[in-house]
Amino acid sequence: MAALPSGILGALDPTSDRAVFRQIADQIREAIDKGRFKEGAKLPSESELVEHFGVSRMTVRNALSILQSEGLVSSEHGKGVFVRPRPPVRRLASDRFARRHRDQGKSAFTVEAEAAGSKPEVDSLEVREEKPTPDISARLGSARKVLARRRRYLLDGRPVEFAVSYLPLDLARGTQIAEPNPGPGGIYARLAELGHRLDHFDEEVRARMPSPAEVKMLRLSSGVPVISLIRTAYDTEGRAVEVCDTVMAADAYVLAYQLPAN
Amino acid sequence: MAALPSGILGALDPTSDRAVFRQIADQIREAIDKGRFKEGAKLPSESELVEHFGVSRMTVRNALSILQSEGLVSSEHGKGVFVRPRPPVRRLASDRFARRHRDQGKSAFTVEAEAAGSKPEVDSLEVREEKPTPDISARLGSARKVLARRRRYLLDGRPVEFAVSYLPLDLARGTQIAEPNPGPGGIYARLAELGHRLDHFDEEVRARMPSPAEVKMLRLSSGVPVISLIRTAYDTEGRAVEVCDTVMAADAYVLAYQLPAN
DNA sequence: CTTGGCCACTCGTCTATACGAGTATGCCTC
DNA sequence: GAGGCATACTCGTATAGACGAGTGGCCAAG
Repeated sequence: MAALPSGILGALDPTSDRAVFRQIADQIREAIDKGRFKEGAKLPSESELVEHFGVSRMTVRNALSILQSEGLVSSEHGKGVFVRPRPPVRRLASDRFARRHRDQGKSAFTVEAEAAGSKPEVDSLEVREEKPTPDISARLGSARKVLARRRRYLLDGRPVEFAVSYLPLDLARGTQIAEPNPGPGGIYARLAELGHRLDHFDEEVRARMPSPAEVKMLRLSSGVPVISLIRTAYDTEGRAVEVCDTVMAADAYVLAYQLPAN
Repeated sequence: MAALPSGILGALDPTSDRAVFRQIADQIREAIDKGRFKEGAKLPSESELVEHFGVSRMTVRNALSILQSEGLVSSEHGKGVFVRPRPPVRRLASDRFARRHRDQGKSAFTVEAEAAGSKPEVDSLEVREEKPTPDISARLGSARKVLARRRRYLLDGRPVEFAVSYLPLDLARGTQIAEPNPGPGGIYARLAELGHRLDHFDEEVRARMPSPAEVKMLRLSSGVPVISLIRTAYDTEGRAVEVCDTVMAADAYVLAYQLPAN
């Protein structure tokens, strides 16, 4: 069975002290890097690799699991193992919350996505009052209760981002901010109407591997990290009026910042 | 013989259709999250887990490899499997290249690290002329040849960051920028002396899993992503005078940006 | 032509076993 | 006491086999 995968893959070096499964992973990685397997292409099946390299199946699976954890390939039950295609990335410019972008009726996400030719969706919208974690509370100037707005963003049906905004309850309660649809211009426009003119944002960027819940929520394939972005919005009085905690699929985003040099 | 690990870990649910090795990973993950295993603590050995859960060793190893790829634990040959301690993170402020930080003799990295009480080192310094990749060339206004300055940064002996600066060769050749030690204030001070007053920086932030070379270079344990930061520096004429390509161990960094809201 | 089922192929899970290699400990010898 | 060795533990690597489950194509029955 199993026609040989042809000369795309090299041979093992028995004299090397590098573990066999690592050598196999190296071979396949190199073949992918050099374009001998293209994006989305199917790798030889496990049994073909077993035959080609003359090792046991677990050894081959071990090799493949390395590549999977590197985010290079992903396996599909019943079909095969495929070179992971790079999805188009969404570029987040640092000025996307500038006032001039805020007059139209649509959210920044919607406008940007449509400009890029993708179909945006917002999902699992949930607004409720909560007791904040100590961290969120501290960022909001020791707020005791907050309004939490949760939502998930999708691009062409693929979930790419999950965000929770926290606002001090005394500020948001009873306003349109507490409604699922905060109205044209989003919550920043409403904050402005309430007399909170925005002054600046602080953003903290981290990267890490996702929790199982995040894997599920963002349908992440293995080997894809997440970017965690925590943004705090301050008004001209210096009060923190919103903290937004965002988790993004790292393979879907590039964050772009412009910084003055002085 | 392995004494039982005590009641820290629960039991499996044979009726569940969740794979046994996932259930074991869930149990251990939960125990870590709830603090029943503390940072740096040793988990029960594989053979103890085999006994506790009544499964084969491969199943236990499978479970542990999940936790490892999540960055939760790391194994040490001959010793055991340990809850991965969170190293202290270095905070990169968006004003770290502001002119006012540039007058002393030391580099930004050194000053910051010493202020935080860590011992900074710079390593594998290498300066040479190169033909740039198409991407770098494009960022530098189609430069045909560039000066590349490579270096690795360590904190208390741990490598945390690897950076390459590219400068157009016509600008840097023969200046102190082409020397291993660029002098007080670093290359930005030298650029200023050459009449290139810095105007602003563009930064692009990405996150992904490291390549094997990066794992080696940054001594990354598995399950730790990298942050890739590409910074382009522009002078007041609008010319790109430097591109800096940085790869950081994601568990060692928080990037902080401050953005105006107008 | 359509439908249903069989079958061949894929990867997923699990067992049992074996040996190698790194680490720590304690004992024994010098 | 110091050094070195034996040993018992740890995880690392690899084999061989078994069965389960998802996918898709072929073919025969309707």
